[in-house]
Amino acid sequence: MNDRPKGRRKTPVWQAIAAHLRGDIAEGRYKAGDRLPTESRLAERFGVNRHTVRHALAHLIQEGLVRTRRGSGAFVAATPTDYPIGGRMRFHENLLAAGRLPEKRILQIENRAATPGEARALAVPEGGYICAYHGLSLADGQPIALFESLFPVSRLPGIDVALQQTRGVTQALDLVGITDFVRVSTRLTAVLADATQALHLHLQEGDPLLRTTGVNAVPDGAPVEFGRTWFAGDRVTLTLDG
Amino acid sequence: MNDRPKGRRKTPVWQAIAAHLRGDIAEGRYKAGDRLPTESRLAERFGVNRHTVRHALAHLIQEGLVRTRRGSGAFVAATPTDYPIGGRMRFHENLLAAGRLPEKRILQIENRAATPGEARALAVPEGGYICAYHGLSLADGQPIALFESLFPVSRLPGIDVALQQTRGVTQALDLVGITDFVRVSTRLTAVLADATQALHLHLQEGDPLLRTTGVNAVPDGAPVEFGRTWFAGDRVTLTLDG
DNA sequence: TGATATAATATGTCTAGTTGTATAGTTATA
DNA sequence: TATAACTATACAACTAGACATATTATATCA
Repeated sequence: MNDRPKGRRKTPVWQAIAAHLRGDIAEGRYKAGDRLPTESRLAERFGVNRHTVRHALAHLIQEGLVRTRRGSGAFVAATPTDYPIGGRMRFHENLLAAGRLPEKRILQIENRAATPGEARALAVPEGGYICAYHGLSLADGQPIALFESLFPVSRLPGIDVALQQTRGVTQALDLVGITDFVRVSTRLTAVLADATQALHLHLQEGDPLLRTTGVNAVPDGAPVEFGRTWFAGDRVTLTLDG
Repeated sequence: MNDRPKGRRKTPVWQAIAAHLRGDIAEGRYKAGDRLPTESRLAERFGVNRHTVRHALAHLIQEGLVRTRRGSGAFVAATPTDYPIGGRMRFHENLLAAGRLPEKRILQIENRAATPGEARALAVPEGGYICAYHGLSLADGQPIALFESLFPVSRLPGIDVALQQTRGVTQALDLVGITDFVRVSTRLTAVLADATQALHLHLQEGDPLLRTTGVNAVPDGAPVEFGRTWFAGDRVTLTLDG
């Protein structure tokens, strides 16, 4: 790991800069989520070319200490923490029990036509309308998962409004009269993050995601939710309860 | 070689967004005439700046898939056709039923000797002459598919002239006395567009194509057409009835 | 009720700033 | 003198914000 060259006289400038920034972060000058000065300013401050600063930043990125966003800046990365989630998948309760602060960010709620596949999964007529709920789950401010939940509006009138008002799927379903439901199917696969997923989850495009596809239904059998979730693979461990 | 430690490609974000929306439209999430979410909402949904969404939309507009009205919104201009597979594929009727303007552009019609494989598929003697009909199918001016249809001239005298005069295979066959036919085999694969295919279909080389290979025959069993079609994967959805 | 002014939205355009990438040139050093 | 480290420049991709302009919904008044 110590890739210091044999000649111990001089350390490259970029390594010195990286060490300096590392120290700034370590002693709290820049805290998690803070934006670092722009590359140009850092170049001025250290009296070097912008490329040299970039070389240093690239190292910090590889270490996972810093994350950059094109056009926006460089940010101190939050410390990745593995997080266990139960088989019942009650996001809020699990996180609260683990002493972390759950948060849900709504990206989109819209009523639209169902695709043939979605119609089949939700047992609605082809072309029938569904409510699509797209969002981002976070823990302590760090993105954990992207999700898309589909609901049959015909059987769940007012679900779109309920989703706006509540904190989670369970509560929203309760608001429209679904007090209990069971998971009737779950599928797991690994996929690669595309560009937009990577943006939301603060990952690189091509990083692995854990995708779950599942259907929840009321006890007598009618599906009430068709959900897909993409977990950031290296931040989440899914544990199935036995 | 080791410039990328992990397999991570780089696609511009706007291209990923354009592809996503294209897929949404192709799958029927947004149908012809539907209004897309506003640029601001899409920006939230994909986690990018509004300008990046606009860049993606501009591309879809250039493709003719989306049209915008200032102050009003962005609308789906043309829905990729749901194309029923199996039974009888009647290009013109399908498109007309979907409220679109079908068009067929003849690239080449020639009589030539059949290759061994073609001879077998059409049940003609090896080296027998066939009529090769090569063309491009469009809907509302947008290229949908490349096709190559082969006919046994021995059993269908005048088919070459009939193809020149009519609008489609069905009508041409009718002109030479084939009033009804059924599809006896269909095969589906995914291939990548080569340079010339991409040129005709207004795609990029390497974009995915859906290739169907099929044989039509008169009800008693003699083949009358051996056809191959390359659909632009983004613009067509093949639907299996059943 | 109906016409109209007003406010809220939506797209179109512009300017400016930041990171990402590519190419070429300079300098120190082994 | 060959190579790695660094400089210099230019452009592409994306973010951020402000403002103009067209459309649509809402409120108001006769």
